[in-house]
Amino acid sequence: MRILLAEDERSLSKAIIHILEKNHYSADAVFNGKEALEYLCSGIYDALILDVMMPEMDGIQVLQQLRRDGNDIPVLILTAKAEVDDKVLGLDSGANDYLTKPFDTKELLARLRAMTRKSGSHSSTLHFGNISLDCANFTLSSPNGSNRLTNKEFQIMQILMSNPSCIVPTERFLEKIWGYDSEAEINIVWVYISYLRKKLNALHANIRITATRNTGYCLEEIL
Amino acid sequence: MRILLAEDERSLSKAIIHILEKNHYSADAVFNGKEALEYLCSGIYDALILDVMMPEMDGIQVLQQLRRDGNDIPVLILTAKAEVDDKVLGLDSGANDYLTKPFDTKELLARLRAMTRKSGSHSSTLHFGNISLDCANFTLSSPNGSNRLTNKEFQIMQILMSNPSCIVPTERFLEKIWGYDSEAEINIVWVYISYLRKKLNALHANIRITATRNTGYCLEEIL
DNA sequence: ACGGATGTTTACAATATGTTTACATCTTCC
DNA sequence: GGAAGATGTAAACATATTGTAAACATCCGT
Repeated sequence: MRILLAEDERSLSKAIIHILEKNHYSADAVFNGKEALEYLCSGIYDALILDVMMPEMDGIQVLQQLRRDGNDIPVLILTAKAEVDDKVLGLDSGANDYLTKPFDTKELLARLRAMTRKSGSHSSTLHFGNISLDCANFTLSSPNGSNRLTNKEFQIMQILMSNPSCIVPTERFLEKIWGYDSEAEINIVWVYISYLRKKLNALHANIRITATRNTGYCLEEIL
Repeated sequence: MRILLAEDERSLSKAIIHILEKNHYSADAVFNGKEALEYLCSGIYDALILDVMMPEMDGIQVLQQLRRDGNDIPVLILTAKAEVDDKVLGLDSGANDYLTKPFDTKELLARLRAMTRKSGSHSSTLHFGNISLDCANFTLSSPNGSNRLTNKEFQIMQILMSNPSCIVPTERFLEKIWGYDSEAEINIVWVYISYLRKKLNALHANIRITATRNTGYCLEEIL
């Protein structure tokens, strides 16, 4: 679960990041509204914690822009102001929840969990061709058997099966799975694609992963 | 199984928490209605025991708010009033059960079990493979014998047997059993899984607990 | 057809993760 | 107050997952 924190006050930001990581979230920090929007368009975040008072672009503006773009990521507004008006404005602008400083760590975590529970635990089964991917069990199955995937294998397969017959840019895998600022080489995606192909073969899948040079990978049916 | 108790009378609250923990539940106490709603939004509780007479916000108001929010957590109303009117109001507001003080410990536990067992099931015993878990006696049995589990062992096994063949995230055990503000290391889950495996072996179980790295544990049948 | 760029696959080593045991501490029950 | 049991910590051990590197294959422009 990857959280983006937009908070301009460095010391508070550092403290929150620390809390989040201690509680098993992956978290990135940005320090103004513009940066926040840039980071968010990567699409890799599961929730946004957003300070209202920020330079460049305030939190409410960020939120309004986000929702205008059709992005429905859960947003938790964070602010020193306790006034009702702000609360109303925040929620009306499309925030999912609202927390006033100073806040209790426990409450922050509880609200985060509540926000992300709906979208996060949305475990289901994806189907394509004679293959299905059980997202609760990380298991790939066909009429010929099943195979439990490792974490990275699963994440790649999930992205592919969510976008069947679409070319997914290789970069997208890196961003989504390894994170925006990870050191990982592009090579690693190739390696995992290779692992997946091997497993698909073993299951006599009638789908395959094809590469498009200089672009990305695509899951397609074999006819 | 994690219970939230909302009861403003400290000594009674302490007594009930003690009873619950002694009976292999994990429990948190809050002392007014507002706190109760805040804690509940974390979504980690399996049942709520709710006193009617409380400061800030009384039990009936809490219950009505909960149901308005679409939360269908089982609620046991607790009150000194024995009048029929209150009983009707409580049940009409969406309570699952009703208990008048002073109450019998055994009855409280029985009602809790009835509320929290899987819908449709008539007994408080979970079955999977050749193993059954008696949730009233905390006993694990197979055709080859039986074994009383300790508090933590029982709670882990209960979660696993309620979700057979599903991967339960290791974090989930921590959240549910130790609480999300606990200092406990993830390590502790590993240790108890190890204890359970030993006991399952001793019973010649045809089920086993498998680990999925980076994810969680799964109870599966050995074929 | 050649050479460089891109992709594929395998082998391997490092690491994070999980397993088990032993032990210290704390509680409970006579 | 002592014995038995429950709990959590730490350390030694085991191993799957991960990423790197290197050898091999294929594509593409010239």
